[in-house]
Amino acid sequence: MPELPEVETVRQGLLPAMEGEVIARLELRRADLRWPFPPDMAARVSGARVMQLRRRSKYILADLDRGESLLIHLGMSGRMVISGLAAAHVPGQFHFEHPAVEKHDHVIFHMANGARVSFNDPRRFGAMDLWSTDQLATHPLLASLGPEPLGNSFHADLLKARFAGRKTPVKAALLDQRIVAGLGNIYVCEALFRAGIHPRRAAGRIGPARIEALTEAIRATLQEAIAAGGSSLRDYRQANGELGYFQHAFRVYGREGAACVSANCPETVRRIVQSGRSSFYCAACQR
DNA sequence: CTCAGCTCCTGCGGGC
DNA sequence: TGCCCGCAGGAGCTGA
Repeated sequence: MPELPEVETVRQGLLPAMEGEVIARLELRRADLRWPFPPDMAARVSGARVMQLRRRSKYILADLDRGESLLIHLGMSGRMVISGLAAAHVPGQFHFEHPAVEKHDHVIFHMANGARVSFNDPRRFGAMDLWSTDQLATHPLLASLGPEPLGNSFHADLLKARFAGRKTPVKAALLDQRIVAGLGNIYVCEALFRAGIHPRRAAGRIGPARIEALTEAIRATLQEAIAAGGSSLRDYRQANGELGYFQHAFRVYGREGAACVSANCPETVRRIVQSGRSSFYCAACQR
């Protein structure tokens, strides 16, 4: 599912179609996703130029030239499909012809440059909102987010402080977007495996050296996934509409019963359920 | 404050 | 072939 690396990949895929470009018309094919769209969203966006396309955690932020920013969250099953961008722009990457509007195409960006960007989201856990660019940090969905795991403010001391005294399993703590932003179920499992930490271990009972290792594991896991073009599950596609996006190999996620990838480890990957979600781990490598 | 559990939604795969 | 059920999960919400 779209976690930080997938959202970053989508953002990068959208750049040629959207950044610096004018949204000639925003077409809303329903009135809400997870929440109702803000009043007059189509009118407030139509005709605006996207000055910058940024990412914060799992949110894509489009700063418009009218003082407002569009927030986009892909939820679980949201994807962006680009068509109609001049082939010369990015050779061979995009459908040139506009395909028929598909089921679950809820929002369509008709770009002045001829491109069409469709937001397709079967499960409708996604969201869109408009907010003053100057006040973006106060947006309810952004205000309490923790640091970007790939940014300078994310380091072992911060994680130590936020884990201190907490009895909650480290798995749940890392999924808590207030502690660190952008991780989801897949990359938490992967980072814990890399760091050799059991998903059930209490967050407050991880030693300093192991927190250091966890910090590095989180960074490495995310960086590799971004480099690989993000990774995802079956109903997800790259921003350019191409399939074949989910080639990324996970070490534990989704590998229940398969051999642990560590050299000479005799264990098989196990699956447990923590707060309703699957955790995959190796009982020998993770303590 | 912390934490576990529930909820939204649809598509898919397994079992019969 | 069709139906039912469980599962996938981001993140807000509720209640203990």
